Amino acid sequence: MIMITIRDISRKCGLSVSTVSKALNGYSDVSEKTRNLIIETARELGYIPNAHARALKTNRTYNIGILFVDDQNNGLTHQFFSHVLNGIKSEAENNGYNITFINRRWGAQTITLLQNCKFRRIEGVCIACVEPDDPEVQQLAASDVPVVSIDHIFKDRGCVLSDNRNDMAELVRYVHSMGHKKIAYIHGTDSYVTRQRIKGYVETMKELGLEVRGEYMLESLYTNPLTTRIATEKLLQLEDRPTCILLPDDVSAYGAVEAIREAGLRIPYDISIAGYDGVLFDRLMSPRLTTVRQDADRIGREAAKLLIYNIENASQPRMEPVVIKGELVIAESVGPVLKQLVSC
Amino acid sequence: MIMITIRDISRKCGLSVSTVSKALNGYSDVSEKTRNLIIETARELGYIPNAHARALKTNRTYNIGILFVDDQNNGLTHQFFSHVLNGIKSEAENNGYNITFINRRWGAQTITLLQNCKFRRIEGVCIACVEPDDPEVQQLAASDVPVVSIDHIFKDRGCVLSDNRNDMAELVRYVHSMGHKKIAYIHGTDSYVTRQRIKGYVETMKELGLEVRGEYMLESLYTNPLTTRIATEKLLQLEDRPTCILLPDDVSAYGAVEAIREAGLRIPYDISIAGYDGVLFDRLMSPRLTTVRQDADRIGREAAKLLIYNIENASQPRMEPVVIKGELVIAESVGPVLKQLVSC
DNA sequence: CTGAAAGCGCTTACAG
DNA sequence: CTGAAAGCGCTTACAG
Repeated sequence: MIMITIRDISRKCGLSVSTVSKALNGYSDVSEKTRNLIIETARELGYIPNAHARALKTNRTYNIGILFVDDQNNGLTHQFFSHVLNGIKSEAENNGYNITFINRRWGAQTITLLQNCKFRRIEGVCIACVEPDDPEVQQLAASDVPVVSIDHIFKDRGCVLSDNRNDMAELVRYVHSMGHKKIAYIHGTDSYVTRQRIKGYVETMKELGLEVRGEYMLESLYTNPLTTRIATEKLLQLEDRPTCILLPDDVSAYGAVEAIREAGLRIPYDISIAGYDGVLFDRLMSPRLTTVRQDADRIGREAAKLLIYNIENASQPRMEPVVIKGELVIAESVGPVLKQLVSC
Repeated sequence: MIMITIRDISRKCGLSVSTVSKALNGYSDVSEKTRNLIIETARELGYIPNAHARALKTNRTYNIGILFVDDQNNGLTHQFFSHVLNGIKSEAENNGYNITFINRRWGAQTITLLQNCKFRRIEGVCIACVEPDDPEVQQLAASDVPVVSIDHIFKDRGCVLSDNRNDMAELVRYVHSMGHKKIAYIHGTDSYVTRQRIKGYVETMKELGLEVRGEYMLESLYTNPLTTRIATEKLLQLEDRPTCILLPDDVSAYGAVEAIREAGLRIPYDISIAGYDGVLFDRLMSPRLTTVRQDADRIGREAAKLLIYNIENASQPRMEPVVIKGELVIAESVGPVLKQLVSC
């Protein structure tokens, strides 16, 4: 792959490389005539600058790294986060930045995530879907590389958060408004997000004068229908079973549907359920799933915007969380409580 | 972000930069003692090489580009392709390559995809989910940049193909074995993949002595439940309606389910359906969807493997298509045909 | 075994 | 307005 350089242009024009460089970069101290000649010649020759040479000299790469691996190593296949990535990508590209994935490789060797960033002179990293307690992630978050996280708060770092506490509160209030008092919550495994949602659930239950019962709070894995199914089965076997079950997310909601169907119950006549996320899945379920829709694309965009801001204003980065409110999606899976109904 | 260079090491050790470079790169003509001193000092100082300086000198970047945007600009959110990307990513990283997205930006300017590759010295591109007739894609595929495509054949280029023709044939044969003779096919919009599947459908129908009827072949958009729903409605209104409908993919299958339910029919008692792709969705539907599961992760891996091979053996690249067979997933949505049943 | 030199392609003070 | 020079951080023939 033979490449035209600035030197080829300078020779062809009979000018110095400095002048060519200046003309191409739009400096003002080049005569109009010379500039035009140079630009025309560059076009003729099909000149493309070399990003690496430029990076070496200017110390800018315009490369943004993405850290995107979850526990199951399927970050990209997690529906919610692939929308987030989409948002990061478009916003970054609109600002002239490139997206690349951070990894632990340097040729055949294994290096740390931070070392990978430094090696490739990544200008900033978006920490999206990853175990935040991983020592290497911690190290990266504490380093001098600009970092923005999504749905997790690292000390003195920018972040974009979905409004989990309040979105959950809104969902609980809605369910209550439909007459439900025995509201169970199957939540995902422990994380910042999970804690916020639990907070929203517990506080709102109390606020509404509803009892928060331990047996109504179970844990399952996010986006995992199987574990959620098992948790749902437990709830259904309770002496005094809930009239509504809130689930970790829309995908795992399918597990609840299974358990409920197997128990011979109908949604929402015998029992109500609600999901979380609102990324496609809710539209595919039958009956349609009441859920909280998060604007994953927007979350990604805001993260990229904030990261770029912090890269370009490294001396005073923004560290206040950017909170993105979700939207309650009212559908068919939560129905009114029919007082006298004896199910089964 | 202050960085240690090879020069810092050389000064600290009282050695030349050449020697330091050679020791660090494992050349043999450095004494054991010197090498150890250098390596130890490098570690002490926290030396990380500069990938861009190295790229400039060696002309190797180990960067692989991904072209990943479909018509609706939601490449990353397309379930099937996010698994493909996952496969590409892990295989590439295991071989010491980085993944980055190709785009049309150079700072504030818009450039072509090919120019973006050259500018960033991308070593090869994986063309995954993109409109292949786009002139810029064509230009890239015809350029001197190594390229591997997925589910599309570019002239004299490597590619990885799912075995659409035969997988479809197998699906049709299975449906026929369940007693179906009136098998309709709602296919996606025109593409290499679509043509292969139609071929599999048409040829197998003939092979089985079944009539291929024009009114049984409709088009809808991939992964779009709405258009598929409309197509399904048309089929249901036919005088002599099909007993089984094959659909473009699992997501659009939901549109068919809707149409069928609205018509007051039951799957599979009154009518059978089958999807395609087998990426998560099929497991969530009720009744469970009979489909063809494609190993999207493996497709991605093979694509990365082939691309890297072609990068490292540029003089004799492999151009024979790598074909990945799918797997028939037998579930509940295709039932036996009950001869005497008069529905509705 | 070690080092001086050239050079990858570019940018940017500085001199004229 | 134009150009010579230095240098970004590295690698690699080549000489000693």
